[in-house]
Amino acid sequence: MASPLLANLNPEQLAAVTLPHASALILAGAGSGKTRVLTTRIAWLLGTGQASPLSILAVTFTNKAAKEMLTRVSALTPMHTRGMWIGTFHGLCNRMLRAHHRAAQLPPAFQILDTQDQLALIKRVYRAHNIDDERYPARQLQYFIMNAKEQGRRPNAVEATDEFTRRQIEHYALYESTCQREGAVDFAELLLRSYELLLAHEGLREHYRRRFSHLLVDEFQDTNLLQYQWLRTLAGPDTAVFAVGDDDQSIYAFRGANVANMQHFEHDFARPDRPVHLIKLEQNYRSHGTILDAANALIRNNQTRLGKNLWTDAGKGDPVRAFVAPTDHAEAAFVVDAVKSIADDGTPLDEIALLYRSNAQSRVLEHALFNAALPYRVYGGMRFFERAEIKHALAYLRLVAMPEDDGAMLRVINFPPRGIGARTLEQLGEQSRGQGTTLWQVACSGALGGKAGSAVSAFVRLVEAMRAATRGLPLSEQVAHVVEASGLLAHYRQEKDGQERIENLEELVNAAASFVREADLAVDAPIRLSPSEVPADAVLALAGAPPVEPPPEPTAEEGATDALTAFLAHAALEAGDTQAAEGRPALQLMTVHAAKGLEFHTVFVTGLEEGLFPHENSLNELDGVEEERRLMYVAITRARRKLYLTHAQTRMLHGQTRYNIVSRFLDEIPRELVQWLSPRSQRMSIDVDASEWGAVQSAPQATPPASTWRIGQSVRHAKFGVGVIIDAEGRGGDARVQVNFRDVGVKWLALEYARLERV
DNA sequence: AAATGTGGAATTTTT
DNA sequence: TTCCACATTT
Repeated sequence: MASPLLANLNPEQLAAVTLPHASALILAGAGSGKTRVLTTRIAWLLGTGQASPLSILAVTFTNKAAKEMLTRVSALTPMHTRGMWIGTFHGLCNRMLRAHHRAAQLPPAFQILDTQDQLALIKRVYRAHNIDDERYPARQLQYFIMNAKEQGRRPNAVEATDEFTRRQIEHYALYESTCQREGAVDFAELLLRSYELLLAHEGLREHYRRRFSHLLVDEFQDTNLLQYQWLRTLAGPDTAVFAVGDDDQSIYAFRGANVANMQHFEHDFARPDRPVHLIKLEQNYRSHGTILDAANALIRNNQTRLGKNLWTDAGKGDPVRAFVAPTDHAEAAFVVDAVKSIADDGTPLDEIALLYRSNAQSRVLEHALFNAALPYRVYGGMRFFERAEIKHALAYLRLVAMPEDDGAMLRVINFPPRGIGARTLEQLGEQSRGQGTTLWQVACSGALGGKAGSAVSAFVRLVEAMRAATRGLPLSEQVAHVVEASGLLAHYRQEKDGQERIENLEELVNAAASFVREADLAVDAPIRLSPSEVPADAVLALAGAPPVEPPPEPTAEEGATDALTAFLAHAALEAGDTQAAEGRPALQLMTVHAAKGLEFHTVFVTGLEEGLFPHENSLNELDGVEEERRLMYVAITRARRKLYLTHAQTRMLHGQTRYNIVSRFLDEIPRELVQWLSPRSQRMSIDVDASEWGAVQSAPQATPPASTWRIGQSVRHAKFGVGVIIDAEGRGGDARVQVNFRDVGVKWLALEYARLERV
């Protein structure tokens, strides 16, 4: 069968795309065309009539990946992609919870808390219950709660091994009841609530199991335990789960990703007579051979792998270039020079990436680029929907949609300032605690007298006026109205640095307009369940949960609030770009993590130093170095044509000069693949003014410079291994140097006896 | 309510 | 060193 859809697929890709109806694990190496396989599989299922758009659920981790998938599927099939469930785990769970909010015991306009909002809510809980932030840091509780939820555990299911944990569990429970009262749902809760919904409601579960005959999962190695269980629950006996992932690119263990899911998949998703298919995609279409050889050689040092070797028929290409600089500034200068000449040869700047392990490293690079007048773009930092002025505007919108939202109330009740101070807030808080109601209800009751009371009443009237004025308006006009009527615009107009914030608020109005234009606002048709299908005793693990009712048809009233509610969810789920993309092409600066999934003509991996990459903190973590090595693997495999690896012998970190030896990862790349660009002498010692760096001599003045030891020199000791000289004292026969060894730490050594060898 | 000071921490991060 | 959160001052 000559199908253009399947043309140009290699045998493994073709096999994956056309697998029969059973679950499959596709081990897809970097650059092996995994997105193509995933999207072609969907198009093939649709095209052959094995699936309808309604029966497909495809899940990714990022909105970007989801959008890309939707775009590519749409291009591959004439069928309508509307109604298809393609999205992030959080996005799909949100969709499910909105459709069944009553069964999930949530208000129709439930609010999604982002990380900031969650921390603020925890601090609010702390204040309300006089919990000591010193002893139980809010951040730590936030981490604890996330962790528990990602294990699928409610407070009553977390084991209290010690007093501290017992208290944290208490705080977790308080947090949860506050969320429930205010109709707030954090990121992990979206997953957990959706999971519990499926577990508790057999009717719903069966409905979705019958509906989705195909589940497709991208970046499967990044799934956490809860996501895995969610998938398992959604997958019925006849569901085919198509999971694509690469264990060598698992770099998110620190945030709960569980590579073991890949190992368990084969067992957990097998069905009687239908074992799980395993396919490896190892042909790489991205990089030249030498780059792949380097990546393969590096990753071979990891013990725990499923095993995979990338290859290409693209030819060897350039060697990997390596450079050792005496300082971080010299490293940056080298990068700038190299970038200039590569750009002069015709490579567009946005095809060149500067990667680093930690964000702090961008400073020095940026400085050098700025002085060289090279345009660049740094990824990371504040995202659009995280900005304070945007959060303020959203808080007003949240109050319009759902006034029970205490978080939103506290955020803007006195912003812009309207004379409601700490004292008044204290009173409001006390009353709401006493009555077990929300701040809004207290504010409405008029229980506060005097000047404070009238200011509060004025605020209530303001919000109610907003609600009345925006009713029935198109979303962007609602936003525009709120931004103006709240006094935010007026406030920022008076502020001297307010111009940018005003522009952002105007951008928010645009964002609302394009959201309405682009977003698929189609409400999922309500699922009709006869009451008998919903077990009356199905109760989520929530205290005081009301009895469950079948999901009702959305009423006209609910439909009217939909656009705003959907936009608020969108704002929480998709934080937006770090900054608006500039017109002209610019160098791309980002962490290695941020580079995952991207590719560039030329890649610089900077800061290849022990302690930085691999990061020192990872050395104490279980499998920490292996994860760092996978990170390096990701960095290398981003490059199509040119790969530069650089190292600085000294680097300013936390205001102190640090002396580092070259990263083990550089050593793990076979020598014959590497072309050294730094002069030999520079690799031998620090090529700077001796007086500044405190040179010491182990022998009389007459000896040649070869016997001069300098701070920063990398050395090898017969017993202690490799290290770097970080201090020195004495002269001649008394000379001693302090060496920071990679494996055994810092030691003072007498030069006369130590028999140090230059590296 | 804004302005200024102080102490502590400083991988990686999407939703 | 630099950034942030939080506390104190004005």
